[in-house]
Order: sequence, then structure tokens, then C-alpha cells
Amino acid sequence: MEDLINKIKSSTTLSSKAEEYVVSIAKETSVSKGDVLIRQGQAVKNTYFVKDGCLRAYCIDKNGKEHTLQFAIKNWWISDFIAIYNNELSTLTIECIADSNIIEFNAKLLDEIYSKFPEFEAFQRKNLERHVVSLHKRILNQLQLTAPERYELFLNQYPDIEQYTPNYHIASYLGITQQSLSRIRVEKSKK
Amino acid sequence: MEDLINKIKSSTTLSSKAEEYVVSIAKETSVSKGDVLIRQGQAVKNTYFVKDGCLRAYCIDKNGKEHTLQFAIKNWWISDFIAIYNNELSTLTIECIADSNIIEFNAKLLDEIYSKFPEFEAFQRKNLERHVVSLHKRILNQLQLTAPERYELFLNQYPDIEQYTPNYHIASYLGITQQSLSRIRVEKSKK
DNA sequence: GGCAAAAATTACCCTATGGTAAGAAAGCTA
DNA sequence: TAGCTTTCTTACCATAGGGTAATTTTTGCC
Repeated sequence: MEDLINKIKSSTTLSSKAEEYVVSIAKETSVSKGDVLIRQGQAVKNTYFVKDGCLRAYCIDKNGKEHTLQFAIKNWWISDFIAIYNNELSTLTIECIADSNIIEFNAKLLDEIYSKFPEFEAFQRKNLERHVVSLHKRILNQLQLTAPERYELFLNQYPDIEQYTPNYHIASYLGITQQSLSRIRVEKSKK
Repeated sequence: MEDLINKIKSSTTLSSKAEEYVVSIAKETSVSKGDVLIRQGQAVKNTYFVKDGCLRAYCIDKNGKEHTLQFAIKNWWISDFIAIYNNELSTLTIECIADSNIIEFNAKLLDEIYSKFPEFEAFQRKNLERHVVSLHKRILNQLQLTAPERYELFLNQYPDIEQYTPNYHIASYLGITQQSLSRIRVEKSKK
């Protein structure tokens, strides 16, 4: 919880009452590898902050194939933001891919925080600014890099993730099949 | 200008002083097809709101190929947000692809608006939330749809854009070559 | 250790897309 | 209208990547 509070304090001035509110709606939980926190097609209740471990957000297309939108490691937020902001059912499944410690927030209570404690507006705005930047970069990478280049970049951005997740999840994040990723890895090891 | 003020008012309560400030830092301008507002490699001064017309943000890769990150039509914001939020030089070029009326904001003055008039925090947070949702959707579409499907979707999302822009810009947005897009269009017309 | 399950690799063939180049069509300007 | 420029289409070949399936390797568990 301290990590999160410190993170908030780095973006805004946090009154003690506001801090109390955050703590009061936060539920620290341990989740195990394989646990599903949000399931595609159902209502989205929560937003999660990862203390340590790793979660994964993916959607399943009409052919049953998984596509990974996001990996969330230490100090990242994860949820189905499409569903929350559009007030829709979930298009994503969020799954725990390594035993993790997370902080769970009820999305509605979290949303009330802005009217109760306006100092959170600045915090969340800056959060979202960073989020937009990282998504813009991801799209540009997808457009201009080849699959092997994207894989290299991924390994740099998530140096520990290979411990957590099978390669076929990485492939589904990069937008290729696990067979292609395997070929890319073979080529890479030849060098 | 009214459109923008109304847009702001739909997300926050705008005091008359705050409205005055917005107006005071806003520069309404006309720009012509071909004008370059931000050039890759240079400092980013401004953020733009499109009243009507169309702007395009793209980057040029090491091989000289263009990749379109965004088209901005009526009521959209556009700038190099990567550069602004990271305080870096521009990685994008922003170009006017149809005679347009825009409102220009100095990015630094715009950023001061939050400390001067905190009511803008909520407006911008909600803006960014929508932006994140649209980027998440774009990434999911890129992962799970084929090129012809993405092209169909694009035409639905930007029904008028074919008037403004040559097909090779659309191709560079979809992540394919203009030749591939041409083939896709031929296949489509056969049906 | 030994078995079962999961994951990764390899192989085969096929298709979509890229690169290059040439030609056709459309748009602009004098 | 004529001529130039830009854009779009078509063709040809090369290649990366997909789909299916078989095999190997790794992992987890008893």
C-alpha cells in the first residue's frame, strides 16, 4: 500500500482524509497463478494495482484466439478500461499469470474519489497522460517495426516477464503466432 | 470557439474567468492543405483543436517510410503528446491534409491551466479517459482484425476522410502498403 | 525417477503482403 | 485541350507469417 500512496503523492498533494479514503476502499489481496479477476462478457467491478507479480489482459476473438492487450507488472494499473469508461460489459479477460499481491479497487468507489477529493484529478490526469504516451508508442512500434524488432523491444521493456509467462502469450501481445515467435527466437540465437 | 467551450462545459463547470483564460490563450487560425504545423525532430510548441478540416500525425522511419498515427477531424485534439509529456523533441510530423480551421494552444500555457483553474483537471481527465479507450480499441483491432476488416472499420469511423486524403495515407494508418490497400479495394468492389 | 501435461520447436504447405516496376487514371494548371 | 504531376492499379516475384500437425523439450507432480 505504501508504494501506491507514494506514487499518488508524487503527482498531487494528498490530504490525510483523502489518504484515509483511499485506504478505506483498497483491498489488498493475494491472487494465484491462473485466477481470473475479470471475465469477458461480464460486468467489470474492479480496477487493480499490482504490488508485485504479473497480470494479463486479453480478449478472445470469434475464432477463439487470444490477443493480449496488456501485461501489468509491479506498480501498474490494470482493468478493462473500455468497459468501465463506456459502462459496458467486459470485452477483456484479466488473468493472473504469476502469484501476485494486488490492491483491488471498486471501480465505482474509485470514480467517486474525484468528487470527494478533487486532488485526485491531477494524479489521475498525469497517470492517463503517461498511459496515452505509452499507447501511442506501442502503436508506432506496431506500425514501423518488424516482428523480430518488436520482440527485442518487448524483452527490454519487460526484462523479467519470461519467468512469468509462456512464449505464446508474448506472441499474442506482439500480434504473431507462437510458431513465428519460435522461428524468430531461433534466428536470434544463431547470431 | 463555441464548439470547444461547449465541449469543455459538458465535462466540467466552467467559471467565467476560466473561460476568459481559455479564450485568451486560444488562437483561431486557418491553415491550408500541405501546411506543416509540427515537424519531426523539432520542439513542440502547440496543441491543436480542429474546428473543421483534417490534420494528420505521422512519423518517418529510418527507411523514409511514413506511418500515420492519427487523423484529426472536427472536434479532435492533435499534437505530439509523446514529445509534450516527455518534454522531448518531436517524433511526429503534423500536417494539414485539407484546408482547415483550427484553434492553436501554446502547450505550456495550456499546461498552466490546471494550476490556475483546477476545474480543467476533470475535463482533461475525462478527455484522456476517452483517448485511452479509443487507443485500446485500436490496438485490439490491430491484433485481431485482418487488413480488409480494418479498412472497413476505418471507413465507418471516418466516413468522409476519403475526400481529404490519398489512399496511401490510409494504408499507412492501417499498417499496410498502398498496393495492398489497392488489392483490398479491388476485392471489395467485386462483392 | 518416471509419468503426464504443457510448452516449444520444427516441418510442410499455403496465402497475404511487401518490393519493384510499369502502366492507367485522375487531377491540376497553363 | 494539352501536358504535367500525383495517385491508383496491376503484374511479377520474393518472403514473412499463418494453419495444421508431428515431434521434442520442459515442467510439474506423484
